Amino acid sequence: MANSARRRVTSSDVAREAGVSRATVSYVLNADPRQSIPEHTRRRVLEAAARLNYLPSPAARELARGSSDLVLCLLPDWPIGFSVGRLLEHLSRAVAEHGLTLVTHLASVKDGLVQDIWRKVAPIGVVVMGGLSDADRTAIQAAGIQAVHILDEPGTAEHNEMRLSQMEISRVQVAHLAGAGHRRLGFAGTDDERLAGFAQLRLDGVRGACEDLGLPEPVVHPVPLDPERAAAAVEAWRSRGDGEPVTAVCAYNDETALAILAGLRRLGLTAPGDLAVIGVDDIPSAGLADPPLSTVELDLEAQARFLADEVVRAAGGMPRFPDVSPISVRLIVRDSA
Amino acid sequence: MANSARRRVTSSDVAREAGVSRATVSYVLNADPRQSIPEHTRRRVLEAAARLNYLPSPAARELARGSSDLVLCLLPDWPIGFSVGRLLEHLSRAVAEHGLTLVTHLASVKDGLVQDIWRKVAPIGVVVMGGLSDADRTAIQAAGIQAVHILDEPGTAEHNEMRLSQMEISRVQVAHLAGAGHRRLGFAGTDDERLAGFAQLRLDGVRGACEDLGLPEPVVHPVPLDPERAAAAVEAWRSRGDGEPVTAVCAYNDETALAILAGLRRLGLTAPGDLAVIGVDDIPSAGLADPPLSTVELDLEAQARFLADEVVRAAGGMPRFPDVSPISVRLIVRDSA
DNA sequence: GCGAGTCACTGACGCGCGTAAGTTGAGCGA
DNA sequence: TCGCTCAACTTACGCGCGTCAGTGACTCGC
Repeated sequence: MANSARRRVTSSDVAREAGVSRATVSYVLNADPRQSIPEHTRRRVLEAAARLNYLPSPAARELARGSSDLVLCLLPDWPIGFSVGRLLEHLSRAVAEHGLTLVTHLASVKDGLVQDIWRKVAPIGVVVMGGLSDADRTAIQAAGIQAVHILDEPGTAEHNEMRLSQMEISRVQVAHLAGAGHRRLGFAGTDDERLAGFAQLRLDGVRGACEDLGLPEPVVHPVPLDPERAAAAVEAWRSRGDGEPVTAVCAYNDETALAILAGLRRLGLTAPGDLAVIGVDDIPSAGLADPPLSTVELDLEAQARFLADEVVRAAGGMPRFPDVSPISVRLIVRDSA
Repeated sequence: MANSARRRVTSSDVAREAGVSRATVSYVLNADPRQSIPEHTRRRVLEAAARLNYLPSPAARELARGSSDLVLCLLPDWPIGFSVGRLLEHLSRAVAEHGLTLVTHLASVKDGLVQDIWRKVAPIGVVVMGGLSDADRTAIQAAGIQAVHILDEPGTAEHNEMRLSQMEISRVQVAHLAGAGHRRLGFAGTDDERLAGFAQLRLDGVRGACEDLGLPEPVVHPVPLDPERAAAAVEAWRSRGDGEPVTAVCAYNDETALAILAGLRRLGLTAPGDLAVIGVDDIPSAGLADPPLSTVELDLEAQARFLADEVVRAAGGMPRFPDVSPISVRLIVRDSA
């Protein structure tokens, strides 16, 4: 319908249409409280804007104001699963409640594309989901952009906002298994390098929880998402020569737990009788497995809200909360443990 | 380390530091081919920029040039699954190959937040994953932004880039089941409204494929992601009074297929003997199910590349390809069908 | 009737950048 | 020696907006 190559509608056009100055237009559209504008002209401006289908240029606005309304979420190139998606959804909503907009970028670390994102968007804050190189990290800092790091490898990040939640997840897993009488626990990690740091965080939690409860060190095996190779891990756990065999394992996520279940099946065994299994995330497939998977679920909405508050806070130059985050973990007991 | 409230480094700073004019700086940094700049000054500018840690302001650049380097991907609020994540990953890479940057926004339709995104980012093109209201659609068009629609309900979108791929998926499902001797097929839809249009697209494909192969109309039942209720659907398929009972079903995605498997289990039945089941997506859980799920996988990388080409093409004012997309579907035969 | 004080509005500047349109000086042939 | 070309710059404008410092027209109290 409209000529796509036509000049864009600017606030001057609106001003002319409404018979006022450009400044007035700006005051009206931004509802500047320091100006008193009679309803009469206010309406005229608004109507003119609507009539011309005026959309302010974000670039010009940003240039003039000196800051954008964007919050950038940097995602590493791990497989995006159910939880990440849901966290993003909540984060988007939470950020919107602050009058800001969340945009997400998949940062393929190995491609070295992360850096370029700074030349394209100028967010007031960044939420980093992990997987950032040190160079990128310092680049962000150097650009004066406030960043909130989550799920990073322990030790590398200055702030690691969700570490405590991650610990709590493991604690709940272990507590449930211990409550069922298990003493010798296993931990199922991943063979996916991209997820290694993440799994490590969970392992640390399990280690700590075992220690707190006076249980022996958890026995760690990576579990590939393949029935055959998962079966090998299962056998390794069950047939430990030294000391008591492992009777229950904490998987670092539901898919890994599902793989263990598949491994058990391949050996003609079942959970929880032969080996109890508990996952993390409560992905849809968890409740559909055989046996239905017991798991632990994080309150992602609360986490998202917390993260949003943190970025806004940091962007506003306000002090961060200390290294605590709202811990809300739900244990979902089904049949596998 | 650095004072966070300090003035930002501009190209004037670089110019001063390098002892040249601002224009020269711009020419050097943008490698303008129409200017001849001796290596000597080129180096001076580059070094000055590096020394001052200069980052050009995206806003100013965009304002001056009239367009940004961003491509926006609009995601509806459906549960983000494995495939969407992977498609995004490939899309990000494919867009980057055009020198552009992909950012993603979760558009919660019901919150009415979609519109606001235009005030924040000004992409040169948009990839819409579906779930957009008509108002939003026209708003995009009115803003003169080129959009590429995928996975939208048939009939609503002008261009629906992936429709043919979606059809092809269903065709492969049906062909496999028919090849195994099944004649009366079922189709498992969803009870999630957000996914309804999506599932409808698949159903249309299955209908068409059945027709082409001379099979009777598929019998449609929604399958909730809950073993109990999925079992009800299974019983409905198996005990059809009229005509022959359904012996195989196409699920609109893997999770739904997994639910059917769980429903069968609850009834003491198994696939494929009592009811063959085939899914779509090949999510990690599919291979870990009991029995391992047969499924159909789309070549997401090729799709992503196609979509990226389309947006760039559209943004450049070039004609679109006709309503075809590269069809590359892989059948993964495991045990469930 | 007149200065002080609103009210409603406008003019003009600057944000940081790309780039068209000069300007300068060196090199070169006639 | 003079004019001409061309490399190597610089100057200046404009992108669309926010916003400060006015400015003229009106009250209002005395």
